Amino acid sequence: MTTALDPVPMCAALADETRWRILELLGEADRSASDLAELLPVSRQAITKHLQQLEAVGLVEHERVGRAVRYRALGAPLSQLAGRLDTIARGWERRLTRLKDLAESLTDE
Amino acid sequence: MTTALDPVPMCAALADETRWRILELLGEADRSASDLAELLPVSRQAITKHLQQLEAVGLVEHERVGRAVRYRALGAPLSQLAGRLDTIARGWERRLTRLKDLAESLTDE
DNA sequence: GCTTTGTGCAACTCGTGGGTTGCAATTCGC
DNA sequence: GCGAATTGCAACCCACGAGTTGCACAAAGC
Repeated sequence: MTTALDPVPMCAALADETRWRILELLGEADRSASDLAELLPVSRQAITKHLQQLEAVGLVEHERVGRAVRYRALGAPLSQLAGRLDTIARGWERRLTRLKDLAESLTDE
Repeated sequence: MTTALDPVPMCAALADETRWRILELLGEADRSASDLAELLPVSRQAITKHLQQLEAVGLVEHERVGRAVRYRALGAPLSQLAGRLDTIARGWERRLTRLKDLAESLTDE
């Protein structure tokens, strides 16, 4: 099993506009922090911090190529999070439909 | 169509441990802010703020019952978010498998 | 070897978000 | 109608996160 990790850290990583922009760009192609800094209106150091956060929750991985460090977006952990969220959501919804059905069975008869 | 809302605000709402505790409790039963304050180690006012945030992104709805205000967790918007995240994730993963296949086709032959 | 290009690390500012307390307003029980 | 319970609103504290600048370090290019 995959240790059912806490959704909070990954959600926190996904709760920032700049990091989504980064992820979007890394979903298209591998890029370095410097590349990203040219494409986005923030400093390279800010980008680096974001990349570290993204990597800490597994949404990104890096590969050293000479003096450059290339990053890429990883879909698997995001899919895993999506699965967990959907499971939770269905649990809540199941309860609501149960309540609704109960209410109807009381008024119908 | 359902206007493909921005995932950032909802992820931000989900990026807090206390809000998850609240959601968990509201997934079990309808409860008021006061009820939640008794079950969690934070003040009622803090709970109220969290509930407002959760409601602002559609994860929760409220219903006035006399002097009490009861809240409940809504699964549908969370499922919708999960769907969006999974779609994005699959996009990234598709690109990675394409690259891997390409690399193999270059080394195999 | 020396310059250039790219990365890593540290200190600092600033805004916002989670939390608190205090008090006014509303509604139920009797 | 009055007291008790709940909710609503406002001001305030504090920590953390996003961003910056500055400088040291490493690896190519010529």
